[in-house]
Amino acid sequence: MTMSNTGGRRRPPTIHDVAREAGVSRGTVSRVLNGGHYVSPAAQEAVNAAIRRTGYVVNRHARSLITGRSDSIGFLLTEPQERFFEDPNFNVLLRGCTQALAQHDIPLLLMLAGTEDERRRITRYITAGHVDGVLLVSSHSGDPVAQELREAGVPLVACGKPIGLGSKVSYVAADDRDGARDMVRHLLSLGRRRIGVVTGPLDTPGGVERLAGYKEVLTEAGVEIDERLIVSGDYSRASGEAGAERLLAQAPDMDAVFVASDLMAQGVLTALQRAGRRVPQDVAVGGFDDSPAAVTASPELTTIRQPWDRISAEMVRVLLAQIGGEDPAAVILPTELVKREST
Amino acid sequence: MTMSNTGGRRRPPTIHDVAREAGVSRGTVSRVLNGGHYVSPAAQEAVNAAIRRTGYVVNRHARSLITGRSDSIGFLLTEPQERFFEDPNFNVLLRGCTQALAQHDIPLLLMLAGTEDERRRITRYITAGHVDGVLLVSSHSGDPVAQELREAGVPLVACGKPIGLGSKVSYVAADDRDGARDMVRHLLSLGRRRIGVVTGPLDTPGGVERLAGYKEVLTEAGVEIDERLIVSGDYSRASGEAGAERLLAQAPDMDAVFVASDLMAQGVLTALQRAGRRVPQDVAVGGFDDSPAAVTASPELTTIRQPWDRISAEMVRVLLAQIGGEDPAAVILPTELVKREST
DNA sequence: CATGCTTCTGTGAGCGTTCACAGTAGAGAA
DNA sequence: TTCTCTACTGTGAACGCTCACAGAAGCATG
Repeated sequence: MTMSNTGGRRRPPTIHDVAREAGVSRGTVSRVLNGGHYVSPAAQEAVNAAIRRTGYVVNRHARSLITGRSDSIGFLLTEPQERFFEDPNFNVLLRGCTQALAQHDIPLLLMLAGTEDERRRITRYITAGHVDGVLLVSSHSGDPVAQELREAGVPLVACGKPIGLGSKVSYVAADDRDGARDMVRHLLSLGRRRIGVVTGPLDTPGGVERLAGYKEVLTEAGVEIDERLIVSGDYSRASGEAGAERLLAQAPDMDAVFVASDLMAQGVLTALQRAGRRVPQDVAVGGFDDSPAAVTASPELTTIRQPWDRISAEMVRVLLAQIGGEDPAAVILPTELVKREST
Repeated sequence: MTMSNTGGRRRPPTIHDVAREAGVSRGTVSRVLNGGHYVSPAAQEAVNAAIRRTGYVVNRHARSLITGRSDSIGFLLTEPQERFFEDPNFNVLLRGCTQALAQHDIPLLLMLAGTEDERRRITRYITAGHVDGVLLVSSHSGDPVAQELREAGVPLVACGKPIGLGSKVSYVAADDRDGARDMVRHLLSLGRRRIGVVTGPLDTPGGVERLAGYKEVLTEAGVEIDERLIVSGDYSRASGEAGAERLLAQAPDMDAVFVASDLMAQGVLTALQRAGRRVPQDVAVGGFDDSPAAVTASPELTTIRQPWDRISAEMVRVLLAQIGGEDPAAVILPTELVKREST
């Protein structure tokens, strides 16, 4: 029966209560709380016991008030929210970041900046120091929010390479180019030579890189690049369908397609089947993302898996390092070829 | 050119700076910040101008330290995270809550309590007063976390009716029973009489209610309840497939199925097509949820839409009311029948 | 003229921490 | 002995805000 517990209900114990309980001063308790340097083993032990007995939990507001740190970080999603929220990978990313941060006992604030108003409010919120750093998921290259945050000196890690921003912004991305290379090499290994491609939007790094990987491998293999085999889409299912139709019209002898996203690949499958081409016998199809759609498609889609779990872990690691004073860093993670029925 | 800006870089303006700038006292600025009661229009104006000029943003830590409120709320997901994260409705819910809270300038903390460890940590975090209230998404009925939080007096709103908890816990749910009734009535209106059902798990309110609605409508319509037409699933696609096979075996004359989730309904479609039954000519199929899968299914699925956007908005409203001192409340929202090709 | 009421304003205290600093004790070196 | 150094401990500030209170001013009422 400790005094501090039997007395008044309600108000949680403070560092003062713990100090009294342990027979030491506030300072000593604080030192134990923050790493325990310059604390005698006896005091250490007494404080820990007192903490356990009182059920003390540090008041983060009081701490933040004086340290200036908030010990929380923001997960910022800018622009077209629907698209990200519909993307199953986004969930993995969000969950991964939350869990990685939880291990450091850091809460994650979810921030959605869809409208101009929200953008302003959130930028203000962040620059006011309410979070120590930001995990940024932005479709836009050269996002104005990112720009502002960078200028305000807020530690920032982007998911995917942000183009348009200065080089001094951290990011973690999958190796799009290498993933594309793997897929095209795989298609070549099946004996296909007339390989089409439906690219992503060419104003995004992903779109550009995947196309680059495609071209590189063909060139290395001595296969001529035929512009009639290249069409671009916008990652939507419909654009995949349209793209495949254009390819069939421009290059009827096509025997494989590398599609820069699984969603588009689904559209491609639809278009091919409608045109009477069998997959994979007549035309092999390779996707990108390894989204859940890849397995529900028929035939099941061969695709490139992006390591979303690792991406989230790395984003958190890099961000925390940056908050700790390290320089911005870029991390590129390897992708993986997942073979299924469509090739 | 204000003094406060030209001087030292870095440190953000405080309420003191604003007071000096506006020629009033801290107290007056504080009053303006908190509703502006008992403030003369002149002072009001001066303070607002000063705030704008200095770019002042309130320091929430200092405020929280004294008010005891944190002005932030938690979005708590307990137990099997994967399932929720894969459910597209979950995204709508999360997004809706975030946005609704943003309108009140309240940040949302994402909290995932998957493991026992995380559970403990998060419960501690919450009961330490780091959030003012919790939006709970729990699959489990009688969730231990919910129980603990309730006992600690933390304002709480659950998504879906929690069973096992006392009646004094707030929740917001779709009207499962009424949704089921609508669907079965719809099937009846098509002239179907041998209507099967694949229920959800019968230890969840949703599962129970949807089955109850089914039975009610049939009874009202004078159609006999045939136990051979009732099988239960677990919301998974596979269980839908298995359920349909069982139904076909037990009641080959079945001319319609009400399936308690879209995912299961997809399985049902697969099984029916494999058995050579045409949908909707031979067997009409009705789902539940209106998930994106409903439109990608072929034929497109007639289903019951749950008003997730409204659910999230109501959850936030009820929670804020409860934080403001109101009593717990239960809100049941109407569903909507969405007719597509499968009926 | 005192009294009360309402509206408005400034002031000190204090929320629970951390931080800088001062101070103590003990060990070892001069 | 005295001095220095290290390991440890306690004590006042702050941090930036809100709250309670005291008071001032204006106006109507007794």
